[in-house]
Amino acid sequence: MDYSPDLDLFARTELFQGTSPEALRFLQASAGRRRLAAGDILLQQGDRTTSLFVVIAGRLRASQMAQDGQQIIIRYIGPGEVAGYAALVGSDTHPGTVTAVDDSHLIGWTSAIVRQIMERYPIVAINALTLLGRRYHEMQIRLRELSTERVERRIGHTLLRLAHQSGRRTARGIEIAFPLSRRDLAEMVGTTLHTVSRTLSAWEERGIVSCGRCRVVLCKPHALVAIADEEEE
Amino acid sequence: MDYSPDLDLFARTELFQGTSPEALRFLQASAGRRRLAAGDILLQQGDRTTSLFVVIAGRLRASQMAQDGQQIIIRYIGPGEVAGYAALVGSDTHPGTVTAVDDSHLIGWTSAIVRQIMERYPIVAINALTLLGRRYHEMQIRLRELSTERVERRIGHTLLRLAHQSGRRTARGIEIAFPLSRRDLAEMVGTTLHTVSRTLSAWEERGIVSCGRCRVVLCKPHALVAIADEEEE
DNA sequence: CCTCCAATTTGAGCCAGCGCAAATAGTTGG
DNA sequence: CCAACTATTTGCGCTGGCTCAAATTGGAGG
Repeated sequence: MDYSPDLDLFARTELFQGTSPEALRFLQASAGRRRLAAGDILLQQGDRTTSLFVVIAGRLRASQMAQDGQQIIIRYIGPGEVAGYAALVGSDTHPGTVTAVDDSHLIGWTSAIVRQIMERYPIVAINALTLLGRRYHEMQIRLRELSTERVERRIGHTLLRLAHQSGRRTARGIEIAFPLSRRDLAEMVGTTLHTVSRTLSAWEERGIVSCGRCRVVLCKPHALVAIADEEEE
Repeated sequence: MDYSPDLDLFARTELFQGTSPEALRFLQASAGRRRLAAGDILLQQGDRTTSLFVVIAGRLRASQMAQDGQQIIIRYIGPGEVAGYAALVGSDTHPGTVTAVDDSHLIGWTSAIVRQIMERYPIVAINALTLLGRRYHEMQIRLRELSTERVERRIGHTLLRLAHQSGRRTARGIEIAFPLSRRDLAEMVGTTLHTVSRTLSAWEERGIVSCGRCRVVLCKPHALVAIADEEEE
C-alpha cells in the first residue's frame, strides 16, 4: 500500500468530522486499507458483518436483491462517505451488496473497533446518527416519488440527485461522474432499461441531456427541474 | 397528568433499553408528558424540531407529503418506539408529519436534553443507531418491493408486516390492532384505495381475510404468505 | 329512528409503461 | 482488422392498475 491517509482526510469524512486530534490518531492507528478495481465486490448481502468502510477515493454502488434475482440500487457512495453501515448499527449481516463502479480506495475498521470508537468518542456516534438520518430521509423521498410520480419525473429527479451528489462540470453541462448504464438508472428509478432509453432519447432530441455508453451529461439542468417539478394540471 | 411513568417503562423502550438506573432517573426527571386523542397531530412536516418522543401507549402514523398534496405513509409507531426522530439525528425540521390514530400517551424530551443524554450515556446513541438502522433497512425492502412487485403482493407484504408489528390474536385470526382504512393501506402500498378494496374483496371471498370499516383481520396468514412470496413463473 | 357523512364497493374504459423481439452500435481482446 | 460481447435503441402489442363515476353501507350524532 503506497497510500497513507493523513489526519486531514479523516477530518473531512462525514463520519469523523469534528473529532479530536487524539481520536484521529487512534482512528489512523486502527485502520485497515483496501483497494478495489471497478467491478470488484466489497461486501455481499447476507454476509456476516466484519468491518465498516469509509471511501477515500472512487465510487461504489449499494444494491439490494430479492430471492428471485430482481435487484434495485439503493445508492451510490462517494469519497468521504460510509460504506457497509451494518457495523455502525450493530446488524450482524449486511443488508445489501456493495460493488465498486470505479477503481476505489477505502479505509476500514473492524466492528469491534467501531464499537469501541463510538463508546470512547460519542461525537462519532452522533455523526453516524446524522448521516443515517440523512439517508433515511432520502429514502422517504424516493419512496414517495416511486409511489406517486410517473416514470419520466422520477428519472428526472434521480438524475438531478445524482448530478448533485457527484456531478462534474464540463463544457457540455454537468456530467454524472461515474459509469451509469441505462439499466443502472432503471434500477434506481424503478422501471425498465427500455423506458429509460426511450426517455433519454427524447430528452437528447430536445438538447436537455447528452448521453453515451454508460454516460449521462445534463446539458439543461433547469429544463430537467421543470420536468421533474412541473405541476400536474 | 395522572400518569407517572416508572423506570421499568423506560427500560423497555427501544431507545433506552440497557441504560443504567442512574440514566433512567435522569430521563425520568427531564421528561415531559403528552396525551393525544385519535386524530390529533403530534408534529408537522417542516416544523422546527423541538422534541423527541417515545410512545408509551397508543399508536401514531408518520407520513410524508409532497407539494401537490400527494402523501404516503412512512410507518406506524407503537408503544416503546420513537416518534419524531429528527431530534435524534440533529435535523432542524421534521421530515414528516406524525398523527395519532388512537388515543396515545407519549413522553418527550427537548432536543437539547436529547443531545445531552446521548453525550452522557453513549448507549442511548448506540440504541438510536440500531433503531434507525432497522428502519432504514425496512425502507430498503419497501423500496425494492415497490420497484419490482405487483400490487397484490405488495398489499400482502404490507399486511403481514403490519400484523407482525401490531397484530392481535383473535378468534377469527390476527387483527391489525388499529384503525386502518383502505386509503391508509393504499398510501402504504403505493396504489389507490380502489385497488386495495378490490383486492381485499377478492381475498375475503377466499376466506383469507375478513374486513370491516377501517378493520382488517388476517384469517389465513399462511395463504397470504403464499401470495406474497410465490414464485413468479 | 332518521340524517348526514365518510368509508367502501363495484363497473367501465383507457393508457403508461412493460414484455418481447430484433436491429444497431460501441468496446475489448486477440 | 475481426470476433464476440455488451449496451443501447426502437417497434409493437398487451395489460395491470389507474381514472372517473355511481351506488351502497356503516356509524355517529341528534
